[in-house]
Amino acid sequence: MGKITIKDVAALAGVSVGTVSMALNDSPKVSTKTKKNVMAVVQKLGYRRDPYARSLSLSSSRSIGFLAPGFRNPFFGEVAEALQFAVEEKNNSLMFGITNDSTKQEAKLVDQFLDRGIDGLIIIPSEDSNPDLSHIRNLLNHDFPLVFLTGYYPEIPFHTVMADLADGSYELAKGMINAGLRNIIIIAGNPSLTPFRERIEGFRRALDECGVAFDENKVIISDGMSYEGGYAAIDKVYDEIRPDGIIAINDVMAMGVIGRLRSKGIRVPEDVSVAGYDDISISSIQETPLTTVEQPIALMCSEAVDMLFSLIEGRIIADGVVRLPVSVKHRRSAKTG
Amino acid sequence: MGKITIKDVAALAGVSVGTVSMALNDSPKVSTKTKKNVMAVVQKLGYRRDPYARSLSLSSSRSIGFLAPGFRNPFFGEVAEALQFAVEEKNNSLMFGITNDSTKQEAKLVDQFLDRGIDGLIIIPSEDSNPDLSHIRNLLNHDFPLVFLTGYYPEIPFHTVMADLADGSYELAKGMINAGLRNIIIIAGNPSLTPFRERIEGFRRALDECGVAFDENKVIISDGMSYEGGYAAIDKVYDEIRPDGIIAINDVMAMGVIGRLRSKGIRVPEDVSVAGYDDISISSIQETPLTTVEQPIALMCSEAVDMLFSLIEGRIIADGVVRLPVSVKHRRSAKTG
DNA sequence: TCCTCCTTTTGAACCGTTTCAATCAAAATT
DNA sequence: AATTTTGATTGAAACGGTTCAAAAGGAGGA
Repeated sequence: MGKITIKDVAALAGVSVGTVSMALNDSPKVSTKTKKNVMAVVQKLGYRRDPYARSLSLSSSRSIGFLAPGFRNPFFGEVAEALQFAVEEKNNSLMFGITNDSTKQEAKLVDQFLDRGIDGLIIIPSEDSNPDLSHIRNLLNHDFPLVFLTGYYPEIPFHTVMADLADGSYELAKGMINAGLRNIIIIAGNPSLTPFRERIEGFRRALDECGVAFDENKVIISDGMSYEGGYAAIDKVYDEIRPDGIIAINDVMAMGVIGRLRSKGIRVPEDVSVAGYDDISISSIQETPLTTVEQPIALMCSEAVDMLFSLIEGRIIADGVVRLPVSVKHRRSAKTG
Repeated sequence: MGKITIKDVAALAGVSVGTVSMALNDSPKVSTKTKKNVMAVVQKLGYRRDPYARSLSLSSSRSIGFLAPGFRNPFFGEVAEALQFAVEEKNNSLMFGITNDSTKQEAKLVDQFLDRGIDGLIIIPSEDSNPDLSHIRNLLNHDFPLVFLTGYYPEIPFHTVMADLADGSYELAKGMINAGLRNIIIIAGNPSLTPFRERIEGFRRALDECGVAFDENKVIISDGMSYEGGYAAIDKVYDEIRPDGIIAINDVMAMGVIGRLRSKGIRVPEDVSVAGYDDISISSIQETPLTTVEQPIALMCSEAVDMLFSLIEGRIIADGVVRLPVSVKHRRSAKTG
């Protein structure tokens, strides 16, 4: 037997197709009696509305896209999980794609998602040192509902939800200074990318405020935001600078830093304080629990989803960046006064 | 101006709607000249096919669903990433949902996905101690394309791709025995769930083969497969059993085991060898790098996707479980001979 | 020039919903 | 009893593609 359609239901229930449709949508125009009747037939036939026909009529798929750099950094996995919950709350589904920190790949996935009929899109910006953002501009030109999460592309500071990153490194640095450290460095990526820029800003503000000299070579630019990146950064600068405090741009990188220091026989935190960023779940369970900055993931995600749905539903929203408060987790890897 | 449809393209190109459709699909029935012409108009108008109308006609959304317990265990994040790549290869998109190890939540998400018109579904089974599998049976009854990944529900050993889990713990245990350990335990979850059962089997086989007595209380049943679960398991049994080797069911749990042992002043691996399972990326970069079993994630995922597409395309496939080889990573946390 | 065959194009049916103006029936009002 | 109002239902158009039998066009052969 062929597929069961709304026609079959209508026929068996002895009403018109239109009525069945309205009954299924619980429209007040249909009498309770008819609704019951229709529902009974639906049950009996095991009928299920065809999502494609429905989408065509409603021009909505009730699904949204999500683009992240990848899950090698568990932080993004935690974000994905929180985001899925937030989306599910709204009875929508989440498609995801991995950009690998390449805007080219990002553009490809955007195109693919558009071919799937997503209603909106949430993007964690790629840390691409040579970004091509034409696809983003294109979306924006068409008023496609788009929200950035955890950061934004420098030229495009619209509809973004992120943590107050500057605040996190400010507190971290201040804590280290209070603990008597004076030669603190920060390991970041390409400072033209906002998440890095903001963290560096906070770091600088703390030094300035405390009268500790800030200069350019306290900012170490690493190209990989990974364990290996942290490892390599130490090899590159430790012997020369001999820092007593190190702030890494994320937890995985901080672990790389600690790993390399230990293997050189340098003690953490006795000789050098190390702090990370993100508070991924394994950070607290390291042998030397990591001092780090917690981003309010669940809150960020629900905020981003709310923002996205405002855009989808055409409600007017002020452009701009919503910043949510971070909270510093003082643990063993760093001395903070 | 309204939405650009295929009609607009047809009008401007001076051909029929049918021809435009065929041109877009690169059908051999359309002349090269016409194709070029149509494409030019498409370009000019910035036309894009409506995915909903297309899906309705083709009865396919070119997207598939993926259900995982969650991303707290980074292993699942790595699987999600690999799966996304495998699916993208086929020019499809991936929807994902988090089951939280609850078959009830799993059922809810399956229902939601069905309402989105997915073409097929890949599920990592939930470790639900009291599973309700009616939704799975329902899918199977309707011949809905469904593939299980990393394990399967005991009553439903169909279309599954997983690693040869027994083999991993077999080798792990054998290695420990060869290193002279004799009092080895394994920490698992509910043994009615296949992934646990298989790992226990391999463990047992190794003991049997080497003439080391196996008995029930060498299998510790923990209820959380988390860091905390590993921690608690040590509190529960260490003092009584005094094992010299411990195999945990996954890496995160193994880290919990190590964390608790260390805090009790017990040295790893000098006093106790500890091994994990999965080889998540942070395992190799722990202060004591973890001996563990690598699952061939990329291979499993591409295999699962191939299997799923066979089902979707109606190719006939033998039922059953495909097992892929694991490889043991001998690192510092365990003595293996 | 006429006929045949092959390639291209057309046009309408179809996919399965939603929506809404028009109709119908029953209840309320005069 | 006739008229108006209210409430429930109908039927057809719309959504925007794909597909395929039939028609048209063009090339080649007799």
